[in-house]
Amino acid sequence: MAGKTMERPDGPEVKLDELLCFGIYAAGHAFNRVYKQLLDDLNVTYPQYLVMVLLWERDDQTVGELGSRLFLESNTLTPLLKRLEALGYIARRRDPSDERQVRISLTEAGAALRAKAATVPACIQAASGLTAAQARQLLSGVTALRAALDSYEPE
Amino acid sequence: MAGKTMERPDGPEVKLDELLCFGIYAAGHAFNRVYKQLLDDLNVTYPQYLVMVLLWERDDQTVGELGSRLFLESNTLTPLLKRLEALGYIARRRDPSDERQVRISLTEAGAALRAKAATVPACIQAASGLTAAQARQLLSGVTALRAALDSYEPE
DNA sequence: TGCGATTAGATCGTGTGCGATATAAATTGG
DNA sequence: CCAATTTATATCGCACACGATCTAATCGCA
Repeated sequence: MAGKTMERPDGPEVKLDELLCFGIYAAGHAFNRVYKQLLDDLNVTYPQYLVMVLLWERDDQTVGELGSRLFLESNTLTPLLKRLEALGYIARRRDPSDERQVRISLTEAGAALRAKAATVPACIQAASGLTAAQARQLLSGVTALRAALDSYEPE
Repeated sequence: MAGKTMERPDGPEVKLDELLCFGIYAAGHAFNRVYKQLLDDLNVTYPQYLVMVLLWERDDQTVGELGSRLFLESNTLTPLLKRLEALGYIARRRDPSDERQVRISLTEAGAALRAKAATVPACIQAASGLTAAQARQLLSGVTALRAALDSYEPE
């Protein structure tokens, strides 16, 4: 018998610091704050940087393609992309073969930004305090977690 | 020689799916989406839920105490707390012994909410697809990461 | 062929996060 | 004891996220 004896005013005793969700949430903010310092030079925010990373990987993608990689919808991406366009880093134009789609492509300034951003990954790695192997392992854990959460449907 | 031969248009070849920051970022959003379904019944958002968790841990804390636990400042917390107050879950009043501080306490409805939220942790655990041990291990990794990022200052 | 259904983006409203700044209360050093 | 500084919170502006809804273009199929 025994085990956890009555200490249950109402629900299970949830402790903030034992919640994985909070660890992820707080780590996300911490990353954002470090990135902000590094990205201020480039005049882009962290989500904008992620879009640029995708375009540096492969130029000329639709809003939907970018969204499926980032797990974001057009309601988030459209304004963000308009800001990148206003900054002169990308161009947005309707695909002539399917006018529903908007294709995003790098401008010259957007392509050139890649060089200026070249030092960012090393700074982030240093700030993370992790070896490449540790980072890979943690990434594999959070990626599996994300996949499980994404596929969760209550019944 | 060789090794990585020239494949360097400009910077290091950053791939979105190899970025730990992005894994964390996306996992955070995924958590948020799962929580949203569970918390809609309670009429609170995920950050509001975190505040409630802290108050269920210990009632009557100042804005600053809550902020230091959540790594948030008053510019984020003040409006959030006002919404919780408008919902009737908390009360905000100035500390008579130091009028600069605002003490946050649970109302009866706020204390009662704990029972309604009792099923949330188990749902989240199920959605995460992780055993308790796996979750603990991942949490320890992201917590160390957050600590490293928090202490990073590019001189 | 034509019309209803689907698809791709855009728009709107709400709620965070956070930098910058404001305000008011407490503390401190001369 | 009081002016200068520090501390606690609030306010403002901007940029995400995301649910809900809208519009326009394409598709499916009778």
